[in-house]
Parts: sequence; structure tokens; C-alpha cells
Amino acid sequence: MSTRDAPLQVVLVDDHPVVRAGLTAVLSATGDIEVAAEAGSHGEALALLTGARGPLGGVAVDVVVVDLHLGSGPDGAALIQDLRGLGVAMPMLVLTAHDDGDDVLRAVEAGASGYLLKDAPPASLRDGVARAAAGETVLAPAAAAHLVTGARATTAEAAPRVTDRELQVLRGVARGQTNRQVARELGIGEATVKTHLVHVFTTLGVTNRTAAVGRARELGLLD
Amino acid sequence: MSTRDAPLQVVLVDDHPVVRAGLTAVLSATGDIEVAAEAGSHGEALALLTGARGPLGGVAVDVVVVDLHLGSGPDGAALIQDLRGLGVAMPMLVLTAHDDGDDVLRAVEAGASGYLLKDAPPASLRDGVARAAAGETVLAPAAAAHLVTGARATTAEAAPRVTDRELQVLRGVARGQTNRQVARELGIGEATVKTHLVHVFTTLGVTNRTAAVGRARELGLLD
DNA sequence: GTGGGCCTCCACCGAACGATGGAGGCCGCG
DNA sequence: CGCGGCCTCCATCGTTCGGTGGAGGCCCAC
Repeated sequence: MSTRDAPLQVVLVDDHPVVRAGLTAVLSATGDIEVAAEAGSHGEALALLTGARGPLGGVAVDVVVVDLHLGSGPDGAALIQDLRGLGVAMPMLVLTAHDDGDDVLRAVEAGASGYLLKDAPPASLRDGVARAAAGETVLAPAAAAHLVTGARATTAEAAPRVTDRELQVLRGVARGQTNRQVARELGIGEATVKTHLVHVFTTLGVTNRTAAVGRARELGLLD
Repeated sequence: MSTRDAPLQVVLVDDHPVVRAGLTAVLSATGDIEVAAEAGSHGEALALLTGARGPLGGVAVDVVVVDLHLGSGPDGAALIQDLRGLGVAMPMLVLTAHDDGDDVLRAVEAGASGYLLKDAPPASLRDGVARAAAGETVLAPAAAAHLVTGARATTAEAAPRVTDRELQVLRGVARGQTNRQVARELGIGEATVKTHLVHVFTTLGVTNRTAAVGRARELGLLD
């Protein structure tokens, strides 16, 4: 997922200059991505992406990254909806601090290709942009679960389904038990607990137990 | 906290034979504790501990361990209250699956010296019994927080108060962030995050981040 | 000013965790 | 009957955690 012929051209929309700078640094770090332009507000973004018909100086924009929170005015989801309404078809990603379900859902319904988490590791951000440019939907499986209603082709992962056993393990973990304690409680080996957890992590789209418990709680798996 | 002169004599009250057997095994493992007698119900326990005036065959009972859930009849808290009402003064510990606040509170108000968690490691259980026998109140600090109203001399720890900074760290952890990520977010060092977490662990009476998040949620700290 | 919280950071170390890449057995579905 | 899903377990490895015992700076109350 690196070394392309020409760098991807992205446009950043964020009301916070610091965030734009940070994103620029992160995304352009490997040379695979270039920040073609930036906008600091809803209006600037509209002007930038629809003005003159054929955006910017003839540069073909591959992806637009929009912060979900744009200060006082309309938010990122609204911006995306507006752009879509104006015929802008390119992939657009929402940038959000924490994927708090509803907001992300709104953004996707508004036409976003997915979202990026501000606290994701740089490589993940670059990967997300690249995948969006390739037409993929960039969603953590957990968010995909929020979309059962809309049931769109998430292109990516499979089932966000947690098996019975995995859930039992997760419940133990949610109570703060160590792998060893969970193993004893369920009468299985510690290795098996680890295996179950790894599966849970991948299906929930997280990388550690605490996050898994949080996600599971959000999804109502722990009741 | 081991190798005493004479083993502590405890009485178990639990409607589940399996649990009694397990407890017996765990408590007597080191030889510091002996199970003097067992009761399977509220009635049995009353007979055992008040019958003949001078319980059992003249054996001096050091601690009574009562399961909070005793099947259909009155629960452990009620039993303890009854025993206290009948003049039984020895330390009594409540045994519970998960310390769900209210139940534990009721038990302590009824006269319990504290509680033991079923999923606690064997050493902790033995330690709890030993401490109760010594007249200490055996409570996780988190439970102590539930008791701010009654404000009894918990013998043990101090303030269950989590500072602002600690709470900020905990919030990050609750979102599944690693120490490093939390550190970056708050603009402090990873070492500092660890320090805050260790404090949180001790004041909440837990030993790992996932349990801390669970406790904090129970206590309404994360809202 | 002297303490006592609180926040910040350090080094060190063992334990727990998470990732990887297997392997075998069981069971239901086609 | 083969295939796939689920459950079980293994070894290895690097990373992260958590525990311990400090240390200095800040600020407020006494």
C-alpha cells in the first residue's frame, strides 16, 4: 500500500489550522499523498471545490477530508451533503475525534465514503485516504454495525458477529479480569482466551481489550 | 500475613455446595484457615451460630462468610442482620459475585465487616478472611465510596477521590487509548500517564485499566 | 514558611497482553 | 462427504502495562 506512480491529491477542510498542518504532515510523510488545497470553513470548501467548475488549478482531486466539527456553522456532514447536492462526486472522508456512532452515521448518510479517527496512527490515516481514493468505504467494522439499517456495501470486512464463546470471554474482560482469570472461569486455556480476544478485536475493529469493552458496550453486546 | 499459631476458624454459609467446597479448598490451602462448619440456608446458619449458646462444639469461630444470594429465602444481608440482632458479634463477611454497589451497601449496613468477591484470587480471599478476623473492614475503596453517606470508620484507605487530571487520563483509557496516546492527547509524558493510572487503580481498588473503567462507569465518573 | 495535595517525570523490571501462524477436533450444511 | 465455522490449544515475539520508589515544582492553607 505504498509507492504509487503519482501522489494522491487531497483537499483538507478543517476550521483548525493546527489540525490541517498536522494532517498535512502526516499524510505527506511518505510522499504517496499530497495536500492540494485546504479550506477552513464550509464556505471556503464550497468555493474551492465547486468554484470555476473544475476545481483548483486543474488539479484532479482524489479525496476530500472533512472535519466533522467545523466551528459554529454547518458541520462536516452538512458540507458533504451540500457538495454531493452540487454534483461533487469524489470520495469524501469525515475526520472525527471519536466515532460516536450517530455523527458518523449521519455523515455516511450524507454521502461520506467513511471516516478517519483523529487519534488513529499516521499509517492508518494514510491507508484510509488511499483506500477512499480507490473507491473503498473506510469504516471500522463497529461503525458498520451501526449501519445495519442502511445495509450498504461496505466493501471491506465481513461479519461483525461475535460468537457466544467470544462474548463470554468479553464479559469476563469487561469485569476487569485477566486472561488467566477468564480462562479459569470458563475452564479453558489461557491461549484460547487470547484467540477469542483476537477475534473479538478484529470483528470490532479495535486493538486492545479496553477499547473492545467500550465498543461492545456501545453496540449493546454487554447487557 | 501467613503462618499463625492456630488456624482461623470460619463458618461458611452458602446454598450452593459446590461453592462451599471451593471456598473450603481455597481458604484451607495454606493451613492458616480452617472451615469449622458449613450451613446451606438461612435457618441452618441461625441454628449453627446461635444454637446451644456457645456455637458448635465449643469451637471459637473467628469469621463467618455468608453468600449474598441464598437461593429463595432471605439473603445474606438479612441473615447478618438477624444474627446481629441475636447478639452474634463476630466478624461476618459477605460473599458476592460482583460488587454491585447497593447490595454490598445493604450488607454493610446490616452489620457485615466487608465483602469478598467470588472471582478474587485465592490469596485475596484468604487475606480478606484474615483481615476480617483481625477486626478490619474488608472493602475495596470503590465500595467505600458508596458509603460516603454512612461515613463509617473504614479502618482502611483514605479518599476515593479522583482528581481532574486522573479523570482525563481515565477518559482516554475508557476510549481504548494506550498510555502513549493518552499522553500525546494531554500533552504530557507517558510516565505521567502511568502515574495517574496507578493512583486511579489504588483509589478505585482495582489492578488494571479495564477494571478501572468498569468501576468508574459504575460510580458514574464517566459521563 | 512549612506542609500537603497535585502534577510532572525518571528508571527499572516482571507480568500481562496482542500479533502471528499455525494445528486438530467437532458439527452442521450443502 | 467435503467445506466452513467454531472451539480448542501451541510457541514465539515484541509491546504495553503495572508496580516500585523515587524526585522536583507549583500552589494553597495553615
